Amino acid sequence: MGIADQLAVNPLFEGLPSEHHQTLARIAITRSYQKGQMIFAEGDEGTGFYIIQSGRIKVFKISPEGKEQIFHIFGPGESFGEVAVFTGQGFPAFAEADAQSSLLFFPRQAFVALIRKDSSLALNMLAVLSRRLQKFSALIEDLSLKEVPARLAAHLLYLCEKDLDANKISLDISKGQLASLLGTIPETLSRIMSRMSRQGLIRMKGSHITILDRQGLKDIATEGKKLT
Amino acid sequence: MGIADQLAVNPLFEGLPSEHHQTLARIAITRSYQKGQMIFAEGDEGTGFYIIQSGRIKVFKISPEGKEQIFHIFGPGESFGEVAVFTGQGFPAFAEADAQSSLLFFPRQAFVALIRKDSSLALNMLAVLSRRLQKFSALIEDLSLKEVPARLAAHLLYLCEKDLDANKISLDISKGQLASLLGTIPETLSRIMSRMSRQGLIRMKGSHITILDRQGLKDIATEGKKLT
DNA sequence: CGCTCCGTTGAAACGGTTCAACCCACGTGG
DNA sequence: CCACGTGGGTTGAACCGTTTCAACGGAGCG
Repeated sequence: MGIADQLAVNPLFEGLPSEHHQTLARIAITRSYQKGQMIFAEGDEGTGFYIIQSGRIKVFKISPEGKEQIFHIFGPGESFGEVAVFTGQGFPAFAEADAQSSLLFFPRQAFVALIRKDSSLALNMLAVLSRRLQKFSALIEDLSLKEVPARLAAHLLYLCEKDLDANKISLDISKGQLASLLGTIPETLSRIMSRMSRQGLIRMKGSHITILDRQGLKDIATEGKKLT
Repeated sequence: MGIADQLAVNPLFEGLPSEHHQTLARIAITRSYQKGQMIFAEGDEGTGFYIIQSGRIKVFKISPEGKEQIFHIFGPGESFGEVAVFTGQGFPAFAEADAQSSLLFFPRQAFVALIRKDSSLALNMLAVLSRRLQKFSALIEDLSLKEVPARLAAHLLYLCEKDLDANKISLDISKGQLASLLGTIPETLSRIMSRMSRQGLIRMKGSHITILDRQGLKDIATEGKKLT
């Protein structure tokens, strides 16, 4: 499948005339990264943004003491780094390949020129950024208003919806990473998960989790019930 | 000053040809709100967005137990509610007048039509949303990575920069609201502020705060130093 | 005056982190 | 083939920052 065809099914570019996909494919640059390799650092100049062809990218911040908060883990078809393109300031966070990854890089200048010409592209971009903003709102809400069990419950339900559901989840990230994504540490996560198992809400076998009591998890996610 | 003139100096619309300002002024609807009056609720359909002419608007979420987290307090010239316009989903949070306020309302349909015609407007909008996204990143970072003293120190320094600086700040919101903005409660805020005074970092008289030791605050904001 | 609202202060309770020990699966090299 | 080291995950105990609950003080106002 050519690059233009990939772009045609991306939320950012869907609905655009196909000659645009050609143009976009022309300005895109393919880049490969090893697991653990950094893509950009906080403060780096935002010279463009990325779309993921394959692999997985971790976007995160680091506190002075070295603690890391994962903002998001992006997979194939998703884009990141757009913000810096439009603010003209540096990247607001770090990005690192979480697995061997292949990315498409869109240089800022060329992309802005394109957007200037086609307002549908601009509207798509606005939609993507708006949705990201909503995600961030939810994350802020969770971090400040909810405690860890609620965040974990919500996340498990989310995973099982977006995945092929059926109450079976296979964690594709390490539990340490999941902890950071939830804004906590591995020890706490481990304790809470074992409490959830003990109460018959979930079953845990390695990185495979089965949801046994969906309603129970929902109650905890909304903090209507407490996890004893 | 006419509405079109106000729009011309707004970040969203600056740099646009002045006939656009006329058009925008025509589709805008003026609305007034009393202090405490709700502008929209979380989940309400996003039929348009707002720009503040005068007054102050509080955007926040509420947890099931009634705790509120303020996301942002907007003042004259700022806009809010744009996200729902582009996602097509409901508003992600509540908005309420924090003082007698006059707003300009831009209906969704008309505005999108305008954006479709003029890509500079789209680019301005992208810049505004991107900057908001950066703000959110910072808030997430603060909430998850830093403790309350650091958040407070950072906020004080921020206020004193954006205001007429000179180390003097007059809190234009109540301390209870400031607490919610920082993701904490009035009691905790009070204790931390009195500790800061005791250490000679700030002086406090009612809602007037003087920064005495800027460097000291910076050290605490970056968590390089602790507040004893 | 007495009411309410906001801010402050204290003591106790709680959720989460830290530190340390430990287990286990896995890969490596002797 | 087994000893060894390594890294992820788990568990326990002490610790710490924040919240909770309760009481109190002062400012503003009918």
